[in-house]
Amino acid sequence: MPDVESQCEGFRHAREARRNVLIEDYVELIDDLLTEGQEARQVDIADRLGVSQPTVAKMLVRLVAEGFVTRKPYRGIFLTDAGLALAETVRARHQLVEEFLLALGVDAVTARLDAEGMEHFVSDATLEAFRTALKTGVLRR
Amino acid sequence: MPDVESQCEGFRHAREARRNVLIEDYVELIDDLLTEGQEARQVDIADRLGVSQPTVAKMLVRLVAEGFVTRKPYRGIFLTDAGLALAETVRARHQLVEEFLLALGVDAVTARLDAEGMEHFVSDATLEAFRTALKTGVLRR
DNA sequence: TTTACCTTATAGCCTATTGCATATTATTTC
DNA sequence: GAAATAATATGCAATAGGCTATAAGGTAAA
Ligand SMILES: [Mn+2]
Ligand SMILES: [Mn+2]
Ligand SMILES: [Mn+2]
Ligand SMILES: [Mn+2]
Repeated sequence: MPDVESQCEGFRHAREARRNVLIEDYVELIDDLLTEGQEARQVDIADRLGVSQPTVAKMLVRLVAEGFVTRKPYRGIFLTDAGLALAETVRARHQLVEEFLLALGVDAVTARLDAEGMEHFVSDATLEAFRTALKTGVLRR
Repeated sequence: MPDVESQCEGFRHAREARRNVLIEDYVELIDDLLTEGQEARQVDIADRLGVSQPTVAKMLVRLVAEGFVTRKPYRGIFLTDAGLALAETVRARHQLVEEFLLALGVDAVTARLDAEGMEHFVSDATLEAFRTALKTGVLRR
């Protein structure tokens, strides 16, 4: 077993990351919806996430409070500069994680499912290792 | 963007996995403590997880309710057969994820931190892909 | 055996995430 | 412009996961 401090640090780190999971998923999704259809409404977000509309409404209050989105009443949700920046970072990370799994030989459905969860816990350093492995082609089979 | 059903399934899957994160970490940790020192007390668990003792007490109620642990008053926590089985599965998965990151060239500290979060979202299929990549040595640098 | 220490239990409070049911408000359509 | 439809807001409730402070119960040393 690792020493108490190291292990404790690991658990704290993971708990911290868990607090950002929803924010990251929402912001990425909103950006996708805006890019694809010019609008992101609560009902669409709810459908995509598989939660109820009131659940989305509540989370949007938090996203506004944290400065990631703005809202035009009955006109949908929009990203602030901070929101857009976060969306781009998060999407790039998500895509890289999924691509990496695919390159490893994981089937497409599993890669999609696993990436949706894993992405939030992959650090920049690990992401860089994924990128390198993809680039050098060592994973091709 | 993926179709609504697929994306929704991914988010649901990840939410489901999130509900097991704590259970998995607790059971793995309790097993480690029992193996190493013959006892797992609330205070030790709390120290290792970086949470308070009352927080552990509350979670233990849940772990007992879900059939993973039993308790001897003032004598610590013990694993049921189900708890032991879960612990073994979870530990093997955790170790494999961490080993895989290390083999990819990720530094030890980062590998430890990332693995603590990622492990809970890695499916058996992906785990098998990790195992294969490790075995065939394609990741060695 | 009595005190000191260790461990666990409890009470009370908080934030985060989710749900259901229903009301309200805006937009569209006829 | 009124009715139908779509979208959002709100109230109420539940579960999960944290915390601090304090009480209480066991163990073990003196
Ligand atoms: Mn994502
Ligand atoms: Mn995700
Ligand atoms: Mn673990
Ligand atoms: Mn973990």
